[in-house]
Amino acid sequence: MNELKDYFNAISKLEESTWNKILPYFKEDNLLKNEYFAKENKTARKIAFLKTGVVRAFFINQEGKDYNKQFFVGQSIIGAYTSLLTGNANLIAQQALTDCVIYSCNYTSLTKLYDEHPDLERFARKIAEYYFLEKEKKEIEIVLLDASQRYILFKKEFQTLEQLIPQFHIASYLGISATQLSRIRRQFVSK
Amino acid sequence: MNELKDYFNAISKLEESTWNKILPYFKEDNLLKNEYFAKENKTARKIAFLKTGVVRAFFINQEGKDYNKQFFVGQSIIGAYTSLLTGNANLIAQQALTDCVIYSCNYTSLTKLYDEHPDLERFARKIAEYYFLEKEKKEIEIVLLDASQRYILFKKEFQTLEQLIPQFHIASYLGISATQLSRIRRQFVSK
DNA sequence: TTCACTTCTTTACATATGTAAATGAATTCC
DNA sequence: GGAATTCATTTACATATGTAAAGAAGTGAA
Repeated sequence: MNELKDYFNAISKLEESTWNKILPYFKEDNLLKNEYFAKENKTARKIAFLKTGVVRAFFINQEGKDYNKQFFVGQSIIGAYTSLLTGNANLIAQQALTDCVIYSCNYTSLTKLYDEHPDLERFARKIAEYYFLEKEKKEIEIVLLDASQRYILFKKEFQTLEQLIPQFHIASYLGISATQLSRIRRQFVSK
Repeated sequence: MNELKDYFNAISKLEESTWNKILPYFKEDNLLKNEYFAKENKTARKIAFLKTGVVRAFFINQEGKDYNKQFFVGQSIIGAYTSLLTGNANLIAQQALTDCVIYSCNYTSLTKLYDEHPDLERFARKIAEYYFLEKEKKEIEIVLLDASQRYILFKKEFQTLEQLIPQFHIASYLGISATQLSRIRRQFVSK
């Protein structure tokens, strides 16, 4: 669990007494390719540290088409955050795109400790703020950049990912059709 | 300042000792129509409680076109949140669309109190979480709904606003041109 | 090796929406 | 009250991008 500890401490340092409380809650687990970590229409209960592998967050419109909202690669935190915060049914599923290793934990086990461990609540604040920043960044990108520019950005941000997952998932992430992504890629090749 | 106190306490109750510390930081102020609360390319320093009036958050692309990201109406909290959190220059300006009354406060004066007042840090966590939820809600709406549906939603969410501000601001908020909004409005009239 | 399946690219076509410009309506200002 | 300004609507046109379908290429399994 050292990766988890280092990753969390880098966000906001937790005291050893806090670690002693929370570490036992985390259980190592595997997600097989295509397996779901968070399902649609269920209330989410778990949060996890993604040690290795790729997970996508996506949702589905009325016609059954899915939209990739986010990719999680390598070390990061996964979990249906909105559902965890509100207790409402989850709209945004999270699915493994490769085999993954995770350390999974019940979310309310952590929130119950906020009163006694302000450092953990501080951690939660930083996470929320960070998530907000990420979202605003993406919001601006979508308006300010066209699909080709966003594709370039995607390649920079997720260097390894283009080889690991199908193009149509990337197209969905960029908010365009696979056809359109193919057109964009052709332009780059010919240049 | 009672409105401020009630508004804040409804988000996350603060102790009287905390209120005694923070209330003196807030100063009543006015924003005239078209005046800026947060400017582009400056580091934001202030947060404020918007008591009355309408404020828009927007950004500008390379061609000088502006995009309305958000409207704040009546009682709400304003401030260039991303800039406050990161200390980076602000990308998203905030401008009064009507005359406003605000209670304004230096942001770091508050963050400095987190150590001694965990209830204030809890408040900050709730705010960040709430902002995140709002953003995710809008993110889903943009993908799942077309412009007409988003227009209906806008009217529900901001009942009074349609009369108060020009249509082109609403179009910009919906992510469409004023021409397109006009076409959509025509459809509703003819039905 | 061969078959089946998945993925990517390409083509043809339809269409939603943007831009630019003109007109008309409403509002503001002196 | 008249002029100037701002705003909304409409028209004509261009174009980016989606959909659907077909074919090519690659991959994996038996």
